[in-house]
Amino acid sequence: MRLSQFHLATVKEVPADAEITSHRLMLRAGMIRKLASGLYTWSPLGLRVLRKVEHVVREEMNRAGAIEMLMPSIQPKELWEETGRWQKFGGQLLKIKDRKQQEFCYGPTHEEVITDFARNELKSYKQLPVNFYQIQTKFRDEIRPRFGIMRAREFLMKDSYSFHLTQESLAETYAAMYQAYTRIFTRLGLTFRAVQADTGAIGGNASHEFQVLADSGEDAIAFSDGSDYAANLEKAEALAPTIERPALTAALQRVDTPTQKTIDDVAGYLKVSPQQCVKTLLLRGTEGLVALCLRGDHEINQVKAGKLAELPDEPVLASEEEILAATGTRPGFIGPVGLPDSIPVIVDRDAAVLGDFVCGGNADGSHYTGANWLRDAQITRIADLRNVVDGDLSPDGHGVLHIARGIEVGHVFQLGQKYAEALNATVVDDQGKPQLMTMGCYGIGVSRIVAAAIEQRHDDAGILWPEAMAPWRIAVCVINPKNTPEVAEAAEALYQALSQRGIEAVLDDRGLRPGGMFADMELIGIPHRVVISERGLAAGTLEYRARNETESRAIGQAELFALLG
RNA sequence: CGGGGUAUAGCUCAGUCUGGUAGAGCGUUGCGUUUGGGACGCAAAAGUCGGGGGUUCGAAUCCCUCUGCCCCGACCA
Repeated sequence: MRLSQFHLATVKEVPADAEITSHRLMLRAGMIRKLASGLYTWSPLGLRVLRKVEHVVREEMNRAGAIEMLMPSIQPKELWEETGRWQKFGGQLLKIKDRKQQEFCYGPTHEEVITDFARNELKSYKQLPVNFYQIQTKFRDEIRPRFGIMRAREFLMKDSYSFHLTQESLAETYAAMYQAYTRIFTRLGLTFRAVQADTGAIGGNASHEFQVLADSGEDAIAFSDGSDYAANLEKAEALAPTIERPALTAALQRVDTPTQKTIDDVAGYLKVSPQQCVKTLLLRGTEGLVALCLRGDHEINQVKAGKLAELPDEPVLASEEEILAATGTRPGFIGPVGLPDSIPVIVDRDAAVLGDFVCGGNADGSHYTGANWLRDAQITRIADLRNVVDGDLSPDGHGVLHIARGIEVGHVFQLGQKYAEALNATVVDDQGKPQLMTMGCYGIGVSRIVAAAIEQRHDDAGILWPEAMAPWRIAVCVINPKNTPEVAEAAEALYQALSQRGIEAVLDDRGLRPGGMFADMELIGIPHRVVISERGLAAGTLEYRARNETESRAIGQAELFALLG
């Protein structure tokens, strides 16, 4: 590509509210322009990068035996009513009407459409297993789009859906997809982890998220330093402590804490550590209120709480009025001691081994010290309720957990029969009897990968693309071509030679001053650069510099070609 | 959905408190001088100050209202 024939649109200034690096750099490099909240136009430069990601994804999906197809982005309401998700998907579902007032949605995902396709197309177990995929624009009406392309409303996704007669067959394809994803993210030059994920309300047997590690990531993941265990924070199990509950030594004593409502305030006021306190949360259960007790320095894990039989899938805190009615006190002073018998007390594993602890007094402005389980407060059940923290033992028994931030770029999921059942997608088995198909689904956030890569690979000057994602692999910069025809000719010749070898090169023939040219090429992250100038021609060598190096070096043309493989 | 901001030239922003004929930098156009890390000079084009309503002799500025966008929070296969 000759830059004089391209539309490069770098800018120096970027809105003050573009907060994260990838958003700022994508705007500065002119890769994207915002059209409306969560909607972005991909410029020619941005699209080149997006296509590179697509290319790798497509190659590896094909290699893994998946078959590409394309489904409509607009989907009819009726299909979504069959699975119950027209209502259940909630506000993220963008609903639209056509001129006949027929209702549709802009697809946020394609389980309904693919399962409808499958039930019509697949008739025999001999057609299974099969794995269909597409690379398609999706729309989710996010409550709060942010971070540019990272959490946009419209985005590009690769989604695939596999169909099986047996769970074993599903497990095989799942493993193949796991491998394919590993290859994809490795080829894209990303530092990532596959982490165990919660299977959520859908159920299913297994799920992994592929997380690109970056401090700006929205997800927290826990990983072991002594094994390959990794899980997202929602899923990671907090093991039962190995210590026994200490023998009680203190008497239960009520103390005044007139204004101290938070654990930090209470602990500071009473001069004890938060670890010696028990925090009690009252939630709306399926039958009346439920108390959850955690150690003061720990945080509740909502997913784990949602799995308790006493609580709904998505638990919510009780209101102040409900708490007042049930306990006679307000949030901040609730404790397990002296709660009404009707309220089950579910205690986290770590809170359950505390002795002589501090807890709320169930009366405004008071707490207990010297509280002990069994003597002073009953335990209905002990459960894992908390988020793991840095330093916890790994659940697989090897090593210690650490917490990192990640950007979710891929997700593999053993769906099971939920959609096949709702849409009655069956094939006949070898006995001639209809069987529900079992499904897997596998997603990759293609557009999000572009932003994730920048989060991971940038410096003060701009983006450092991995080779596989770079819009061009090498930039040929020409200095003062107008003054010296030989320089222009040499640059043109090198550009032609690179192109003939199939090396994607960009010739910067815009006639800019050197500073502007270098700054642009660094900003847009071209991995290799060669400068052609009078000075270099005289020396008979090429002036080469890699994007991640700070010094140029003189090399011959043969060496350059070898370098670019 | 709750809370807080914000909307002025192509872009990034001043100006609003204290009402009086619209500003800067960058970018763009033309001419000239320049040419190894975002050059300089001269000249020029460019805004219904988000929309509507009101107050006033006079509104970017004050009041009402609508809309867009952003931030924090809750939410997120």
